[in-house]
Amino acid sequence: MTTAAARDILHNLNEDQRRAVEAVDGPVLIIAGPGSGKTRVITHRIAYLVRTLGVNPRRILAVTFTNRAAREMRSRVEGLIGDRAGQLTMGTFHAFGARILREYGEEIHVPNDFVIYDQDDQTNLMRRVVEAEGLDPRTYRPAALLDAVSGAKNRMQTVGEYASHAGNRYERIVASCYDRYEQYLQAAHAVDFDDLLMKPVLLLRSNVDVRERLQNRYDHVMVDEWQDTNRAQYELTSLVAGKHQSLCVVGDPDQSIYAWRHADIENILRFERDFPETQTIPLGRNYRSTSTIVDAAHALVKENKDRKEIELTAAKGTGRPVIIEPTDDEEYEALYVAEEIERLVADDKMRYGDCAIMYRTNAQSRAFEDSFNRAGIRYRIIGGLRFWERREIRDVVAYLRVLRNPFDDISLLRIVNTPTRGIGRRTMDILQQWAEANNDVPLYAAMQVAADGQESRAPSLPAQSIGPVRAFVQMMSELLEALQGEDVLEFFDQVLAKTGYRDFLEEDENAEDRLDNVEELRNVAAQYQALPPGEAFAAFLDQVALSTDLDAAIREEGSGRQDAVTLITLHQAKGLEFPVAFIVGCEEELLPHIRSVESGDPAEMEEERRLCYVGMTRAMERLYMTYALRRNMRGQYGPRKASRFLQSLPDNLVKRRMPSLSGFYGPREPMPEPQLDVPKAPAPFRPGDHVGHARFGQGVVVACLETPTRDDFEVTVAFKGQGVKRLLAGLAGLEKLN
DNA sequence: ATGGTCGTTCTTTTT
DNA sequence: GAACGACCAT
Ligand SMILES: Nc1ncnc2c1ncn2[C@@H]1O[C@H](COP(=O)(O)OP(=O)(O)OP(=O)(O)O)[C@@H](O)[C@H]1O
Repeated sequence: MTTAAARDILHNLNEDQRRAVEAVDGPVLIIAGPGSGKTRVITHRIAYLVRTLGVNPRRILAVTFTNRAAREMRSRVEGLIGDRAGQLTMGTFHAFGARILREYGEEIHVPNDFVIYDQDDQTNLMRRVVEAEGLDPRTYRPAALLDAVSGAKNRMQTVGEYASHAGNRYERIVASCYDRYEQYLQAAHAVDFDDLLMKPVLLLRSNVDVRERLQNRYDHVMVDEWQDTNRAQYELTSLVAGKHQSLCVVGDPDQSIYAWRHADIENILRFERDFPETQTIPLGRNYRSTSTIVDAAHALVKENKDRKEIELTAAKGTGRPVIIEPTDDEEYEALYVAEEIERLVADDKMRYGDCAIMYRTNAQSRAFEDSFNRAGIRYRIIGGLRFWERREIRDVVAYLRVLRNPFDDISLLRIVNTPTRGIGRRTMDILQQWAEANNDVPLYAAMQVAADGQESRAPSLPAQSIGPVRAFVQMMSELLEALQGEDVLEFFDQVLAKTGYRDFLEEDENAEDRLDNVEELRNVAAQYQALPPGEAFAAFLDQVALSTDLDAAIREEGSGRQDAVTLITLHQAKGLEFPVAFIVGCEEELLPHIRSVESGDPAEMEEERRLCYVGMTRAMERLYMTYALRRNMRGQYGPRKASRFLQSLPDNLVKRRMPSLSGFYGPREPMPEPQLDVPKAPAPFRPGDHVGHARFGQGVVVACLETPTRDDFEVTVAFKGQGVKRLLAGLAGLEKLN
């Protein structure tokens, strides 16, 4: 490797960053604030290892928090080392765990045809557990039990260990649900998301052979977002990196926002304790944001009691003040943002793609979608109703899963009567009971026996059900036969046709969208055509389970990035950056979320504050924080209060617009109807314009909105000494002043 | 027994 | 605004 290349790699780094990149021999811990180049250190460290030290990229493991981050990192590294970036092992802990289980799972009795159960499958399974345990699902909510079980797994507690620590009645109940839940998973040849971490750790703990193989495969290990790892992830990391100890983890305790998912901030201290050789390297310069943004964010986060100060100074200048903008309701909030974006694009040379809208809950995106559609602004939503969460996708995937793994009762129950084919609740109950009484065989086996009807102790179904069951079993076995010979795509099409699912979708009122989605899924399947059919299916189904952002993956690989505004939750925005950021819904009981307010747990409130901090520090140049004075929450309008977090921001760094109560006490005004095809007339006034009026004198335009009929503009003007008035531009005779 | 409809309830964040 | 449970018509 040329020395020029080495200089290249180190050239774009400051002294501390360079030190972190070059310290490749022992464990390195980088604790530093936002925008200080932690991720950059990882990418450059990889490049340095490969280009300067000649390390084989296959021997490098880099773990990121999301699939999105992994894709992003890979493309960054590609920019530094070229095609060989493709040989790196790069992905989430869960994806890495799944890989280990596919390869070595049988060593700990994970069957090689296992499927991965996601959130939804897990909840369904736990529902059945609760039912079987004879518990009331109202008192013992499946989601709560699942959370407890997930917590146990993330702390590496097996059923036995959890049970022996159970101190009260509730925990003993959790223990027995955990126990049964595990049995059901095993019977279904399934693992849940947490198993993807826990089982590989159990495997590596107990099996020296596999452990050494993995340790020898990866000479260098790097982990991003270390502050949000849990115990199982910690142990997985230390087991894999245990031999060479060329390990580099980076994180920021102020950006820890996943404690609710059992992330353990102690992992930072634990690292220094367990790896005594650790070099801890701080990075103190923020290259991302203006000093105003850095200081405002710091003013917020320093309110947290449970926190150590981290040095961080901005490399950039002051920039603009943070804009705090109250709006009437969520529709006006969205309208304000749309207009502000248009203004930034028109006047400040920003592009749509430079802008991001960040919110606490996915439900908030809707108002912005509507508003952007109306204004003709292109946008893309990250997360939200995820691709694989859509009903048609889950249904098709369930068919494929059952065909691959007939033990998968949860998927079978999902599709057995979709489309309806006369196999209802009662029939499945009978089959279920029969299956339990017969050695817990899978439901599908029970159906086969019932359809066959030969065996004397076959399940006794009502006469009208036997026909449908027989037809279903017949159809499935024909498909199973087809699975042997055909390639992935042919099989995919067969499934849609034979099960009648395609016809079923065509009846749907959203047929077009749904069929489109299925078509996209088919495109994903197409990527696996090159693999041998058996393997192709496993790989395809794994990807479906693991890439929670499949749609993003499709879009980014496909047509390339559009110049579009990004809509994203605060959680998902972690690690990203945008020239212009809007944090919307900065209201009490939304940010901080009502759950954290009501719990009264200071730790939860501090996590909400960190979440807001993460959001603020995504902004490079411009930061807006908006809130609504009232908001439609599940059908009802309620008054809202500005978030306490806004009060922490020093006045010299922000520009607060005072709440102007246009129509606040009156009935809610309808928003203009969407009229997509009508070009927008240029607004005669912009917010901020100075205007004169014959009777009210001079004033400043607050807002200028097209009327619902689109034939005039309603101008809201704050007049000196006269208060705020709303006038029709066509009638009021407003005069623009300079 | 099934399948559709209506009313009730609960509502974060994600791998 | 969705998702589940109860109820009713077939
Ligand atoms: N030495 C440097 N010189 C110039 N720009 C830099 C330097 N280091 C980092 N940057 C830039 O600063 C921005 C933030 O870097 P990076 O995303 O690596 O920070 P980070 O510490 O991972 O942030 P966060 O914790 O918020 O995710 C990026 O745009 C990066 O290109």
